[in-house]
Amino acid sequence: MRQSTLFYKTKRTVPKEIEAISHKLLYRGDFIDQLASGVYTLMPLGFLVHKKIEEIIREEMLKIGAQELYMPVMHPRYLWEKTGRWKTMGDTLFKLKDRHKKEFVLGPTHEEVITKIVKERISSYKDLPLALFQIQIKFRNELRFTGGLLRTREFIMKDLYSFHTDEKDFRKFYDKVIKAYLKIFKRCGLKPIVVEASGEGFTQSVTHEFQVLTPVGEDRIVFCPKCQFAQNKEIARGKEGKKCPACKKGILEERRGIEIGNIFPLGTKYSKSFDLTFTDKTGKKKLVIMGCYGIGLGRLMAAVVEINHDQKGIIWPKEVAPFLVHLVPVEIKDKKVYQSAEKIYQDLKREQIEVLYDDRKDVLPGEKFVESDLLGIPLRLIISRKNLSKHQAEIKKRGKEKTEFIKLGNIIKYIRAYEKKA
RNA sequence: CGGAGAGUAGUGUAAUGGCAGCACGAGGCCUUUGGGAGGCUUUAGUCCGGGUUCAAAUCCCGGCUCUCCGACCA
Repeated sequence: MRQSTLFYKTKRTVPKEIEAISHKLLYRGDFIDQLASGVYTLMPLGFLVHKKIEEIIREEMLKIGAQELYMPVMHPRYLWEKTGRWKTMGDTLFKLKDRHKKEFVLGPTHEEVITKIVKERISSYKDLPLALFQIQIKFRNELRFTGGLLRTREFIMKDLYSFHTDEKDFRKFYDKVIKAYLKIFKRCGLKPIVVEASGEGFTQSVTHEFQVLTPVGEDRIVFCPKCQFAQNKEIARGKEGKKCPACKKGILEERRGIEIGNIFPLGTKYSKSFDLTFTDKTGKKKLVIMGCYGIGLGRLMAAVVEINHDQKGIIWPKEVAPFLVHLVPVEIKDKKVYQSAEKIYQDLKREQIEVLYDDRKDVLPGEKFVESDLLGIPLRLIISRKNLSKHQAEIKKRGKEKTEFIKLGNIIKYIRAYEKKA
């Protein structure tokens, strides 16, 4: 992509009410645009990152055998009456009426819809287990929205639902999801801790949250630095300062975290409401055991920035970066510089390397570098007269001080090697 | 939803009942090309509605919006 044609506009200043670092940097880099409180546009740069995250999640979901589908945003009222959540979720639901006065909910989650779908298609233990997911928009009319993408009222979420014959099979899958989640987050440059939390109306049993520890986090967690034991403060009342119950060594500390994902054992709550049953080997009818598993993509994106940045801007982990390479020629008005920059750009494109090419002619090097730091593309490839006279280019990894010089002929090789490195 | 605060140009601010001003930004032209450069120039604002007044950014009433804390949540 040529930077001269990329639709973006970085900003030098930030309105004083923006506080969260991720919000500041995503705003300044023009990754997002605010439309209303808790409602954001993903600008072209932001959408590139969002799509990277989406693809990572999709890959890992498919790997554990889940199948992707796409459910509607509009849900008829009767489905939500069936589970009682039309009332219990109350004002969290965005409700609307069609011209015939039929009522609908803008889906905040899809247990109702998925259970309805699955009920009409399974009947035997032979149909189970089953795992279905979607990556789709959710609407939640929460009480408050803050921190840019950290909490919005309209957000894209990956929601996975699983269906099992018994508790043991469910647990097996549940553990598989935990591993898949950790892999997803790792690929996004995050190392969340797995925190025990209460089910909150969804379920009686303990659930698990994936929390990224950071001071800006909204959730309070009691955490053992020795063994990583962690509980959400809702269930760990008054345990901070005491000995860790798991390893008996560490002293529990209170930390703040951003919840980037959670997993719920649903038990038979929804299968009961919809009479979702199967016949087992002995011909007996039984309720299906369910689980649900969510990741908020925008929040995940914000969390990535909260963890991966410095004074100058974002440092995107390579798998979620909008581009892998930022090709920055300085003195681009010099014919030689221009020609080799153009050639390198074409070479990289031919190799399908994602490259942002700063082909702007009237921008000073300093401004190019400052903007490049802000946008946070992992590899910066600098072309200049000085370097060209030695038949080399300069490479700088975002977030590292060191610069390396490589021969022009070795650029592709270098990038390929970098791509592969874990 | 409870509490707190704020709305003047894209951003930050000034004008306390009497000419809406400044800085940065943004746009244009020229110069400049290794860390947001310089010169010239252009642009843009009192959140909305009502009221008081000779006169309202300023006072009063109503609305809308945004931010923060609590609560809720991916």
